Amino acid sequence: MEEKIRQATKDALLKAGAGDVDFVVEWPADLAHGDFAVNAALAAAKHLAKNPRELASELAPLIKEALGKDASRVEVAGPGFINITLSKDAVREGVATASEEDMWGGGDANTGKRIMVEYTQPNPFKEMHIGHLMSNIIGESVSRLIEFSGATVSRANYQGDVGPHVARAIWGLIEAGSTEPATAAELGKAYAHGSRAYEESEKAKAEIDALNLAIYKGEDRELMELWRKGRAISLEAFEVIYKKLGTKFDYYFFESEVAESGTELVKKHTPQVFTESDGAVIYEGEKKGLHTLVFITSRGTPTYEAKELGLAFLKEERWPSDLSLICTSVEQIGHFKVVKAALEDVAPALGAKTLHIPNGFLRLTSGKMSSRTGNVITGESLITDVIEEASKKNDDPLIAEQVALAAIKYMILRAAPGGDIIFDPEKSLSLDGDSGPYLQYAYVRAKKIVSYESEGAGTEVPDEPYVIERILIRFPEVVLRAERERAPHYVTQYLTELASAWNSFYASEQVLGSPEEAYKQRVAKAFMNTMKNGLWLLGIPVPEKM
RNA sequence: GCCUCCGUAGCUCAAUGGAUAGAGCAGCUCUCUUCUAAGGAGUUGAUGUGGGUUCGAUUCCUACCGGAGGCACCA
Repeated sequence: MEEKIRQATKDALLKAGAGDVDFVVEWPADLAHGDFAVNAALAAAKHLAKNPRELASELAPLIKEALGKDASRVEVAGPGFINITLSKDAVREGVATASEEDMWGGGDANTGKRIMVEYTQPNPFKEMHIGHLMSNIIGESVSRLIEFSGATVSRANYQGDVGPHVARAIWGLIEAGSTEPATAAELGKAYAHGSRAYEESEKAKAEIDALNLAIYKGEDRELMELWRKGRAISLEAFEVIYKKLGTKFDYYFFESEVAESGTELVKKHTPQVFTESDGAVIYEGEKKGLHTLVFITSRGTPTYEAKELGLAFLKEERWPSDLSLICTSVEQIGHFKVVKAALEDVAPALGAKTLHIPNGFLRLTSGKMSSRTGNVITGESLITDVIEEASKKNDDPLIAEQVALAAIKYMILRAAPGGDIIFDPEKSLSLDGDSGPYLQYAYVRAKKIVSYESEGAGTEVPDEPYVIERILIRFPEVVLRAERERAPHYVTQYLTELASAWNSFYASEQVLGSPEEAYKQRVAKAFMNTMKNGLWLLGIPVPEKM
């Protein structure tokens, strides 16, 4: 519909002699202003040296004629907006589609494309903290948005099983005499211990650095045995959380797999792309206004940057794609720019299609989180705590978990990606008002109504569409924008508005037994279907009842 | 010091250069004999400061104030 209006406006502008002008088709803040608003007259008035309202008055009839039976009113308002109100039939047609088509809201903007999305990236030997939940929740939603637009998506996870943090944890284990680590918490403790020692003791620092090197080499059998055990425990613990969060990865990549290829890649392109400096191999990003960063350390170990290069090639080898997205925290923006620049020098096509989607931090009101000092909220403990809260109102443990996940995911997906989320563990998170459970609750209420199939339902049709109907039909355009901008919060905001409209409708209109029962049932069904698809896009589970 | 991002109501967040800056929480008023009150109706309350561009600025430019992040051997 938006496209139709855009075209009609374009044609009208041509007829009015305004030529090609940039304008927007938008939704007025207030439905009383109509379903769509066009600012074409405001935009074009200057070129034509005309009063915007006057020009709008010329355009309005032309647009109305072009839209035919789709529009019931096309009016000039305010400083020169052209407000368009859809006809009853146009609205009802949209609602009918919403109630009948399972994939309602999906599109074909990316049909035929293969897109890999990498997210979560926890580090084995460290516990998964709530920061990883950010990447997971946003990455999963972005993946679903892309999938819903017709693409084939491959979900990838990249886990850091080698490197200094691993050496610290292993050192901590050895120090504690723990040759048979059993839990992820034990590893977390060992990591914290090793980290403190690394900073406080020269001796420990030297030992850890040596361990790091030894793990890269992988020749010490006893050491590697401990490494394998610790790694397996971590990965197993991660799987439990992925499952709870609703993510199923297609590919797992490990730093240990790309360390060597990354190193080789850098060496192969030195000195063409990289340069040697103080025994290390660096990329001189400063020449391009970026940071100059080390790719291979003077000890010969690859850094994050070098491994990232190896990873890009490995991904392409395992699953060739048209686009490769990487969701990580904002603090890596600078580093990622350097990696991308280096990748573009080494393999232009690969570099061009690799994009970074930064996500903000989850900040605690109770001071900064640090896995080195042990001041962390693990992903698992957060989920457990919220489930406990949700259990107060839900006897069924499955539903309590669904509600808890909705609350957590909503908290993260309601805000524009890239910004920090402030989280107060004391106040916990909201289960009412703007919240995940609010959306689920609205859905469940509609489901109840739809489940009744009364004989001889009233077949009267109301004079005007309900507000909820006019909001319902916007869903596909919201999804389109969210996918285009890779910003799930547009969906979250929309679903909240939709649920609010539904709840108002629910409070003011009786459905069952009313003269318009059949009509209202269809509205309820359309709402359910829209909410179901919308929640899926956010990765929020849809409960059967609450 | 250099670079990037941010600053909206008491709090947490929205707002493709547009109309009266929207929500929720907290506060205050109402509202369950009706399909689930995790709900609904109402109410109080905000664009860090100064300039500029524009018919129109929370949005763009600029200076300042305040905060966060990055800036070679961590990821």
